[in-house]
Amino acid sequence: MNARRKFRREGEERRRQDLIEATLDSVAEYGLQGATLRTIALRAGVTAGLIRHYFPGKEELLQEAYTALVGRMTEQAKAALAMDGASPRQRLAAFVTANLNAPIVDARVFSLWATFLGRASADPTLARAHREGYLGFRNEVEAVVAEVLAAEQRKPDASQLRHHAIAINAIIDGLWIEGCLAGEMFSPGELAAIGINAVEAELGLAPLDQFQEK
Amino acid sequence: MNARRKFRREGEERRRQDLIEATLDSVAEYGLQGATLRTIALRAGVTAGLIRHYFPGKEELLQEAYTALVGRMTEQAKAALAMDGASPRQRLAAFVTANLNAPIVDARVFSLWATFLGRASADPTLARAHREGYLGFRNEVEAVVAEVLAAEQRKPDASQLRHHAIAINAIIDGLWIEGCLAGEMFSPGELAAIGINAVEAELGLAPLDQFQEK
DNA sequence: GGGCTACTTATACACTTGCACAACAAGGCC
DNA sequence: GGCCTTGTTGTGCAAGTGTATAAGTAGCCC
Repeated sequence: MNARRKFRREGEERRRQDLIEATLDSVAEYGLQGATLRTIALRAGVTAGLIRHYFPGKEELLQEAYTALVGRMTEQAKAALAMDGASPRQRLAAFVTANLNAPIVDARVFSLWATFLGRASADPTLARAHREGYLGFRNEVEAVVAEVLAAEQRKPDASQLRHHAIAINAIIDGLWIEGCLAGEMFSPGELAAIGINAVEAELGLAPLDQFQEK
Repeated sequence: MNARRKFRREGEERRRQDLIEATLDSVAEYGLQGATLRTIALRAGVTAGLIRHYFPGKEELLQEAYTALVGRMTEQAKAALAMDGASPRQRLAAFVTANLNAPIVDARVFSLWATFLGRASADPTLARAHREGYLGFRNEVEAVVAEVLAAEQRKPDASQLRHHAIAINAIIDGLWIEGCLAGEMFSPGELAAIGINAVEAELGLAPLDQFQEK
């Protein structure tokens, strides 16, 4: 009796990845409060002591988990821009659509985003991780906007470009939140349609055809 | 020695209010983790045991604190709409401006908002408090939008009105977040200007005069 | 001023937490 | 096959948690 538990040795990278994933799961489900070392370890299928073998402490584990989350989010978002052969306007629309549907619109991701961001004002490391992700995202937006306007023969100055990027970023963020928190209040594709309309209105693009008032 | 601490008896309402305020302060500064009964009590100038005299448990205290926060936020926001004598368009602009400046744009408030919202997916009570505040806010937006469009002789149907309200709500929320998280990146009034432009573009209002591209 | 009430303090307790560390065994190497 | 490294487990511990409850006292009423 009292047999020692069997275990397998995993590669370093694999274990770290599993622990980070278990951490994100735990935080999403139980919050920072409930994401204890024991909870995380249980979810990862190991015992709590092992965590200290891979991370100096709980704080570092949480920071790495957040960095991984931010990286994954912005990566997915930017991937939508990589459709070559399409017109700038089409790419912008695809970008908006991608950001306003699953898997980016997701209650679990939102829960993580909010939980970590709530600590950003007190934790410079988290704040920096967020800031970098945000600026990267906004720069992508600004680049597409420049292409779209160039295709329309318009030459906005840097300030106007920046304002457009800020506004479009806000539109996407705001709709993303609404979708995450109350997804069932919107029909499929509705958020993306609202987003595309709002973004094109912001840029002063003439509506393509249908869906105009009056 | 070992003298018992001196204390004053405060009225019930006053104590509850103080405790809720101390709770919000503690959550904003230390997060849900660090907001322990002892921390909260210390901030409120009482001892931890007293909290149980006013609240059944920590959970109820947190819920009441969040409800108070949401109530205060939406109240401030809606107050900006109560300027009679102004045109609908002016009121809408004032509404946007109020929501994109202090005291609504504030790092502490954002931290609280994010922290609590991160738990909303797991805590139905928090989720409901948020949902009610959000819908109230959006209904206000929808009402002003209806007035603005009516003044322009336009008759949008219910679906279009709803879409406008959702989009405008998103614009305000998104810019609010940007301002809270990176206020120093924007010059005073810049966010509000961006917000007004975006909102008016969404509604298809002709620009008043300056600030047009080209 | 004396007494009552209930607001407030202080102490106790069972439990959880992050972390430290010794014991152990999985899997590669010879 | 035996050994050795080190990934992994299990136990222990001090600090801190929310809650329960006894003890004390501030302030009002008479």
